[in-house]
Amino acid sequence: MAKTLKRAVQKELIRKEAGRLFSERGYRSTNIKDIAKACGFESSNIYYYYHSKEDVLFDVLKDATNRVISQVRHLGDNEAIKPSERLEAFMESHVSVLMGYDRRSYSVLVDAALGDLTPKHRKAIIKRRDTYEMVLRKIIRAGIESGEFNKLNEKLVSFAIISMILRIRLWYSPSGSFSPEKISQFFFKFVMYGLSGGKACLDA
Amino acid sequence: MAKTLKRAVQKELIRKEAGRLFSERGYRSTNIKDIAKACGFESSNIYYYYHSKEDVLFDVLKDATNRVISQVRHLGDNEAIKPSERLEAFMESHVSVLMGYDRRSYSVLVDAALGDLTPKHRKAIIKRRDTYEMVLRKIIRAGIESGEFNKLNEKLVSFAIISMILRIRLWYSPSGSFSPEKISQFFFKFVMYGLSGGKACLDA
Amino acid sequence: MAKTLKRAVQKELIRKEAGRLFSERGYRSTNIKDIAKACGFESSNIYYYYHSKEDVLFDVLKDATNRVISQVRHLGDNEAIKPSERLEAFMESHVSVLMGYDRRSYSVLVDAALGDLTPKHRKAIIKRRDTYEMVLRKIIRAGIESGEFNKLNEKLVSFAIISMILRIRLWYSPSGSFSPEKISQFFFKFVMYGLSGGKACLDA
Amino acid sequence: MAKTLKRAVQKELIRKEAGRLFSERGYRSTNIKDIAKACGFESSNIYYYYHSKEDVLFDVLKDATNRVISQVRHLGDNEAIKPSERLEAFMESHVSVLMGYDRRSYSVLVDAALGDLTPKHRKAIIKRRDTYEMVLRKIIRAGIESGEFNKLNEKLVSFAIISMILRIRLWYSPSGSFSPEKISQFFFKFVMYGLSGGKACLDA
DNA sequence: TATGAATGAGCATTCATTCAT
DNA sequence: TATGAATGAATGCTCATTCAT
Repeated sequence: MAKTLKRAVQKELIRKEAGRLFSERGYRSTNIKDIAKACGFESSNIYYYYHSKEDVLFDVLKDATNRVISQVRHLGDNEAIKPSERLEAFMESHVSVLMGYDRRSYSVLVDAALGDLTPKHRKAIIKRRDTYEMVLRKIIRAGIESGEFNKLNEKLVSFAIISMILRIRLWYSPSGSFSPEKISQFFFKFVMYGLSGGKACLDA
Repeated sequence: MAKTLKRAVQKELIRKEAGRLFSERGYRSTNIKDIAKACGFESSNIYYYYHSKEDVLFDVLKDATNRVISQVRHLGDNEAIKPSERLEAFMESHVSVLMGYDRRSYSVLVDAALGDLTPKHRKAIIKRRDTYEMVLRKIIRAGIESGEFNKLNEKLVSFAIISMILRIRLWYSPSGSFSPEKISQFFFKFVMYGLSGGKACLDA
Repeated sequence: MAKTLKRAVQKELIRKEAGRLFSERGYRSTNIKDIAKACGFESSNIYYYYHSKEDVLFDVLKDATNRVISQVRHLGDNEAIKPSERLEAFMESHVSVLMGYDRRSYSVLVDAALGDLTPKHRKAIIKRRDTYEMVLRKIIRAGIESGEFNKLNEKLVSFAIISMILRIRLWYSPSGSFSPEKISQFFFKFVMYGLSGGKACLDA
Repeated sequence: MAKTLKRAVQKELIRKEAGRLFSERGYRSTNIKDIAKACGFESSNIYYYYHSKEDVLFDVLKDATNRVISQVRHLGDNEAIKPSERLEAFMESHVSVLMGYDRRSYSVLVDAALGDLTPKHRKAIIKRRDTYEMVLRKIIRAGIESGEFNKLNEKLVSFAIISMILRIRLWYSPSGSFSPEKISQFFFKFVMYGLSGGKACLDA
């Protein structure tokens, strides 16, 4: 059991450092030596825990997607809460995850690294990504059905919302003038009312 | 003259093929041999036209940004047209450029490849990107001043709009059910009225 | 400890083989594969020990200059011995080093390879070369001051002596009719009395 | 005839520039493009005049050795002049040639570039070098026979004299404090009387 | 006589991966 | 569990050389 524990701890360490490096520099520009150095050991030791570099990437993405999904899953079907409030929670969760602990590893997942995965692994990650997007679509659909939202193509809308949030990491700096909460609130309102929609002017 | 022409034609060819490959596989995953093969000659011949692989990337990005900017520049200050109409034109131009000839090379520009440029080159491309974004901000500002748009942070709004359009390339397929025009119209309305803004329900 | 030892042994091996090849063919004409093959391993393994080919060259020159200097340093200021005797010892040491173990690597140092070093590295080697030449100049100066030598420009004389010895490697063959000792004795007398100086005729 | 003239002029130009570059950077570090650029035309044009880069080197060395030999040949057998005076003339000629017009191209010849020649070409250049050295040996021998010089090994002495002069190029600068004449006079006296030989003290 | 274009061999260097210890 | 050493494939780039014009 001590053995298993150590193994889990070390893999967690590798995931964390690899995730950070992958998202900072990209998968191709990060080498195994860098990851190992960040972990405090030699590169050959990585292979005691993972079969290959791609295997590390897969584990990083799998772990990140799992966390992200578990945070929002409950929002999909919770009919006790109004769709708009669920949307707000979803967006806040998404933004805070991107800015917080997993910010770096999760952001990789999105677009860039998929092409570096084995077909099998790619499939698995895309499935998770779809699961995640499906939660948002459900919320949108519920809003449309309840009349709270206009009748819009839910696929395109979901896509637009996720796109706009994902790219935040390109300019967000923790020391800047916007807090994650402010950012997610701003985007939520913008998504709700657009540039010229009714109530937006009241709250801006 | 024929000589200069050939050189220009070949560089154009390299730009085109390199741009395509860079955006399909990423800069790091594309090698010079692939580019050359796509052009129909040997890899060493690339160096007759460019100093380095990075130099090819820079030329691809420079060319793409130049085209894109020239398409929208006139929209920034044209006070004869209503801001919302200017915004619609801007978005349509942006979408069509992403879907059309330069779709692949331009999309590279945005996020991924900047880190692979020389500091000097990166600066030059970022300057162009800023020029482009500034056009959108001007339009937003004009709309706010004219009262057509709500009072929103123009920086965040511009960013959101560009983000949502850029990521279209991830799922857009020319053979799919949406034409570029439909897509840009959809996004324009979404940007104008959001999920629940007033007039959106009438047109959806 | 065994680990550190192996590394030191391998670097010594590389220095030896690289030094030999550099002086036989020149730095530019020697490639990393040749060095590695001479060492009995693959070329990529060189980079486990050195950053670059230039780094190997620098280490070769640094090591050779260090040995050479340590052999003659004590002659510079030893006032217990007559300058002419110190000169004889200096020349013998110089010749034997050129003919002996380090013959090949040291001879590189002198003129040819400096231009292939990094400015920083070049500076370091030139500094060592100057240290070496300074020993000779001190001997010459002492001889002039003691009246044993004629009043001659010590810089030019030192230079002439070193030049004449360095080029020995071009024709010297261990199987030839001259032993290193004979050669150094001959040159010493020639340096002392020239073609027609007084006592030379007695000993020739 | 005009054609032949142009050809000769162009080859002379190539020899001059190639010789300069070879001796400044070494044969391996000089590329055909550099030579062509220095000549004012494109690299492919070199091949209209020479078969290969090695062929250019050979022509440079052949031309330089021819000039040098023709300058000193008459000194070998001229019994009307005292050996010491012939030696002085030889050394002055050698120094002035190294410092003067051909300084650069000739200096290449000496040691470095031989290894880059075809065996056949190398043989031809070595033959010329030997011819040149033979002149000096004849002078030495004559001096010994006439009793003007001490009985010394003429081969080693010739070699020493040439070595000392050849390396002058490493530190000589036209703007320095020594003129070529001064240098050759200094070395001549040093060669004649050494550090402590009789008459040297009178003239130094 | 000169040039632009293209080629192919070679080279330094990187890097994921393996393996004995 | 961890490391030092070694490998082999890949890659960007250089450069002498060729050839059609």
